[in-house]
Amino acid sequence: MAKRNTRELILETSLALFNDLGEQNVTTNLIADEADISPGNLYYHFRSKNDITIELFKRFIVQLEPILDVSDDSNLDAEDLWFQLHLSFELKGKYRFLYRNLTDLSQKVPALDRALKGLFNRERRAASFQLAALEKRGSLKIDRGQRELLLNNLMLALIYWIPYAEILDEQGLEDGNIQVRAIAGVLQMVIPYLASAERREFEHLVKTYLAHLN
Amino acid sequence: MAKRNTRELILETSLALFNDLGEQNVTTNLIADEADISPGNLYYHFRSKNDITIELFKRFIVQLEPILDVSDDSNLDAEDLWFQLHLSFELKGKYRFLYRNLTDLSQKVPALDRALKGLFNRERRAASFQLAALEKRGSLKIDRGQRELLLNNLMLALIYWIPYAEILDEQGLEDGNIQVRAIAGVLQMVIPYLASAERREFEHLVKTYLAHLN
DNA sequence: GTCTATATCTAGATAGAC
DNA sequence: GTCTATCTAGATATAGAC
Repeated sequence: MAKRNTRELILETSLALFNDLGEQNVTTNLIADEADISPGNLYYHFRSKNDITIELFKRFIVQLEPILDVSDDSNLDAEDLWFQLHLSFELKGKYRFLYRNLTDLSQKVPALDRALKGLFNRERRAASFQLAALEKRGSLKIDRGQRELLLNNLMLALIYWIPYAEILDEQGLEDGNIQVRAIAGVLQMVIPYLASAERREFEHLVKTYLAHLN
Repeated sequence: MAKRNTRELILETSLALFNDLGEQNVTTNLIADEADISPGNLYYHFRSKNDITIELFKRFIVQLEPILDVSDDSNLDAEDLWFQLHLSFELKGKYRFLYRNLTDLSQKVPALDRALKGLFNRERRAASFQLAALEKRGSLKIDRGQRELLLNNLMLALIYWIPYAEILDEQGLEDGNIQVRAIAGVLQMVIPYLASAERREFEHLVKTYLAHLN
């Protein structure tokens, strides 16, 4: 039994420490210590510290991709969209250490660099599909140039909302407050381009959720 | 003569290396090597590597603050606003290493943490003043809740546009292309709330600048 | 002010017994 | 699979001569 369990234990411990202290500030000795195993044991399960990071990143991707997997003819209403964004921000919160050091992460491990770019592409495409779905049913109107700029801005919010909240020492990653505000930020970018009915719907949704924050 | 010059040389060399490789991946030996001085000499001028980082950060702040220093009754037109944003993004590009590792930077040096929060506060207030100025002359209309959300989103763009462009391997920090696109992104967030005359003016400005990119 | 040489420390990683 | 002990490399920082 031990093998699988120890490996999992190392990964869980690493994730918690990386999120708390930043990947760069966590040593393999600290991980071993915190997991109550020996450093040697850690290296029996992972060939290097980078391997731990890569494995965590893989798990993040595996969980995020199905959330992003929106087909061209998706037809989500406001509530669905909210729910989907919530899932994605929740996951990003769980693996938030990844989003704090994107450049360093990319520089250090070439495999991560490619994976990250692929991920961002898919996320952008997912957002684009959602806009397209809204356009198709006449809920949204935006010209092509502005659409690209909007997508850039959406990506900024999707990627950086959580690290931004962290810097400001905002509490609420555990209870979901941060996530709610992140989603509100994302939706707020789209709201101005919505037709009046949908606009009211989205505005109402945002207001309602924000009102329930502590 | 030597004292002042060597100190400057160290700072310039450090800045270039930090921007290229990331602060964490630059050793004091590398700085000394690149600057053609000895490691010992470097430590004659700076007591620690952190001191170099702090000094660079101070210089960044000293240059950024006058740009952000917008009084309550400012009355910038679209071109002025563009110019102001350009100055700020240009400076942020010069010191872009700071924006890649905000969390780590804050964690490592408490003094930087306070300074950073202060800076963000001032930047947010500056943005708020600009919105207020537009509102005062009837160019902009937005309700209070949405205003806060918009300010959050503006902050995201102001802080993270450059690191975002870096991850995507976008070229053009030197020739100003990145800056232009960052500004376009920022203005695009405001455009939907503008009255029609100003809206056309801003849209025209954005289109014109973007059209001149390589 | 600047150099060379080196001290100190700590991180990642390995060896080999159990 | 797990441990203890240890190697090695490299980074920050200092000492002391010039």
